[in-house]
Amino acid sequence: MPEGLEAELYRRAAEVCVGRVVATVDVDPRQQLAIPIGRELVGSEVTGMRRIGKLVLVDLSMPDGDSVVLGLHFGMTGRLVVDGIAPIERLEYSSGRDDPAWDRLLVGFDGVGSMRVNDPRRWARFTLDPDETRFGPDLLDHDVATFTDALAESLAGRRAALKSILLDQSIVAGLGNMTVDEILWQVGFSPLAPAGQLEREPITRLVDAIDEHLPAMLVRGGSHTGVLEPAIRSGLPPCPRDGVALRRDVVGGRSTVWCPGHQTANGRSS
DNA sequence: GCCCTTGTTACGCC
DNA sequence: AGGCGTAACAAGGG
Repeated sequence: MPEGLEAELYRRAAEVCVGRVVATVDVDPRQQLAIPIGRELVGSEVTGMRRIGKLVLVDLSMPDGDSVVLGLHFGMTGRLVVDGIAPIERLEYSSGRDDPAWDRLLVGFDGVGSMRVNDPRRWARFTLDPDETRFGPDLLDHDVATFTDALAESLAGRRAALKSILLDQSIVAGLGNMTVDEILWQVGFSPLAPAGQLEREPITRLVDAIDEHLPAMLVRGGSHTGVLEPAIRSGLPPCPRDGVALRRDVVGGRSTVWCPGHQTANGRSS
């Protein structure tokens, strides 16, 4: 499903739209929180394509010179299709079909080209000038030292499960259920460990794991291209690292797969 | 026809 | 007050 990695793949695909002028905007009328995006965007020029966490931000310059930002959040099953090409063909947990009836936002450009969000379950959300300050450091785009400091500050004193904290977009923007499970498996921390228990050195190892594995998964095509997710395609096999039976628990209200053998409270085997 | 899937948010409890 | 856990919600697929 679209986590930060997928949003980055969408953003890159949508960059070809920079410089184009919006000719038509159609929004699913049943879009919840439907905002009056539409006519007033017609005539605006796309000046940038940014991303914060799971949110893709389309910078628009209006004919009168005003700027507006269109925020695209893809929910669990939203796919971006640019000029008829989907950067991610088959989304985990979603249908592989591209039914025009599922188009929730369709932007046509002057001359040629289009950008649309196709979402069977209607969980995608579109906003104008979304609050960009509510996010923590981005999962991919951050300075290592600053990120480590911010994470240490965010985790300090927290008693909630490490996984719950890492899923909080105001702490790290863009991590989702799959990427958190993968990172914790890679670095060897229990998802259930109280977050505040991590000391400085384990936090630096967590940051190292994020910086090593997420860019690699991005290159491979997204949040399902780690070790853990492919391994659990059919049931719960032994842990690919140490052969201990993987567990499935609910942590932070989310289905969580982890290895009680090598994932411990401080990342050190006992 | 029930139950699964996830990100976000609302809400009650401590 | 605010951290924390839980549940509700979107809706199609199995």
